[in-house]
Parts: sequence; structure tokens; C-alpha cells
Amino acid sequence: MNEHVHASADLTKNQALVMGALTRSDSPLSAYTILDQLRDDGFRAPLQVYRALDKLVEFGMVHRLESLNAFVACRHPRCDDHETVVFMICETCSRVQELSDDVLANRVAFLADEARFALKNTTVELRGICRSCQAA
Amino acid sequence: MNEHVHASADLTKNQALVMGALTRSDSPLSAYTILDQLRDDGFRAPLQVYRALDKLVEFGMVHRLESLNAFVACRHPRCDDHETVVFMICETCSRVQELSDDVLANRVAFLADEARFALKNTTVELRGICRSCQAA
DNA sequence: CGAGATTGCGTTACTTTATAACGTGTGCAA
DNA sequence: TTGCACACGTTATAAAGTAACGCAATCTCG
Repeated sequence: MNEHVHASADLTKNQALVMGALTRSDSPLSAYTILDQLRDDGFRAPLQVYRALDKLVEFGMVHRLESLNAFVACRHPRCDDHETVVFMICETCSRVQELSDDVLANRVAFLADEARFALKNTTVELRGICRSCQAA
Repeated sequence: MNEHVHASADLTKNQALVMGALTRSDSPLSAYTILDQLRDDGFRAPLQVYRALDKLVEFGMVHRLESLNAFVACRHPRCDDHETVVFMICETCSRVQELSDDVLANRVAFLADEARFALKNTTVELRGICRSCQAA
């Protein structure tokens, strides 16, 4: 595997609509918020959103924020290595900054290795106040 | 503040009951599972559990696992520095190993600092298969 | 002491988040 | 052309979490 690059063309109609909603937003959206935004496009039920989200997450185009029960479009510079991503979630403006860091990723891998833990997925979420909200 | 050390004596009845349920369990419990276990002790409503959990988390005696919507008693060797804790969550046996790591904690702090992000809380959760489940 | 604040508790009702189960349509491959 | 895989639509339901109300016990400080 590792066909992480999906053009919009690869997406089904529902997936594209959900992806669009997330891309348009500058902060994470809950599945139900997405649903509301897509009523006019024919969305009626949560499952339509969740099914699209499942795929988009699988493709690596969307991340789930566990501590928020919400979703963001991947804005990671290079959208190909999604193993370990760090999210900084501002509790004031609720915007999210996404970044990847090799040092952190390596340390996580090391710790897992040391414990003989077969690592499948890593969640790192930082809560706090972002730069611009501190200024204000 | 920083009275992180709470003896059972410091806890109210409900807090002690919830703490007991979590301590008895060798894997994370959802609030509703705790509720069910405490029916015989007079628990009737989710709020009774959530209120106790809020306090226990505040005291640092319990951790919330964001990716599981569940809670574990803190088994961290020294229960006094809860800033950055790493959880390894086994997807087979659902047991959780908790550990703290200075290298990781420092890196997180560094990244936050670099982004001028005022860090309040850090979540690190690793999903995978634990040592004993791989053996089996 | 005692008026006011604080904290925990119990209950009902409710919101938000997520899934189960079942059936339809479409495209592709044996 | 049959059968499989996959996306889709719908209804119903489960799981997780909160709002709002009122009561009782405990501080606390004038």
C-alpha cells in the first residue's frame, strides 16, 4: 500500500462533499456539523457523513481529533507520512495546527519498541492557547 | 495548588466508589460501565459517575483515554507529575500500560514553545498490540 | 453564634456522538 | 449473466455526555 495521494477525482460524491466542508472550515468540525452543512446537498443521516469520514481518514486526507470528537482536513505540508502527527488545539479560537516531528515520532517508536508493543497508530494532541490568542 | 496526593480518606463516598471500580479493573472503563457496576451501591444516573470522575481526574488519580472515551486509574509509579503521560492501548486485550518519558515530554514542551503555544494539557495515546497478545 | 458561600448529592430531561440492520443500485470480472 | 464488491439511503437505536433544578452538609468569617 501507500497510495496516500488521492485527487478529488478519486472520491465519490459524498466523500467529496464532506472533504469540501472540512477544507472550507478553518477549524475542526463534528460529524453532525458537517451533516447540517450538507443538508442542501441531499444529506439526511449521520451515516452518510460517518461513512465518508471513515474513507477519508483511511485515505489520510482527514484526521480525527480524539479529544474533540471532531475532524479536520489534513493540512500537513507533505501528505504522505501520517504515522505521527502532532495537533495543537487552541482552546480559545478552537483552531488547530498540525505538524509532524521526527524527533517525537522516533521517540514514540522507541518507547513502543522497548515495550515490545506493536504500534499501529499514534495520537498526540496538545491543548492550550495559540500564539495569536495569547496576544489578544 | 499541587496537592496531588490524595488518600482515600480525602474522597467523598461517590468518588471512593468510582475510584474503587477503576482500581479493581485491569482495563479502562466507560462511565456507563462504572454506573452499571455501582447500581447496587445506589448509583442511578450518569451524572453521579461523571461528577466523581471529574474530581478524580482533577486530583490526578484517574486519567481519561480520549481515543476510547474511557477512564483508568493512574498506575504511574510516582503519581505526582502528570504533565505528560504515554498510554499504550492494546487493541486485543484492551489493557493499558501507562508510562512517562522525559525525552518525549521535553520534546512536546519544545514544540509547543517553538510555536509559542501555551501548553495546558498533553494527550499521547498509542494503539497497537501489547507484548503478551503478540506472543499468543 | 449565624448568614452566606461552597460543595456534594440526587433526579429528570435532554443533547451530542456513533452504530446496527436492512435493502437498493451500479460496475466489473469470471 | 451471475455474482461479488462497494457505495448509498433509511429507520431505528445505542453510547456518551450535559443542563437545570433543588436539597443537605460543611466551611468561614464577621
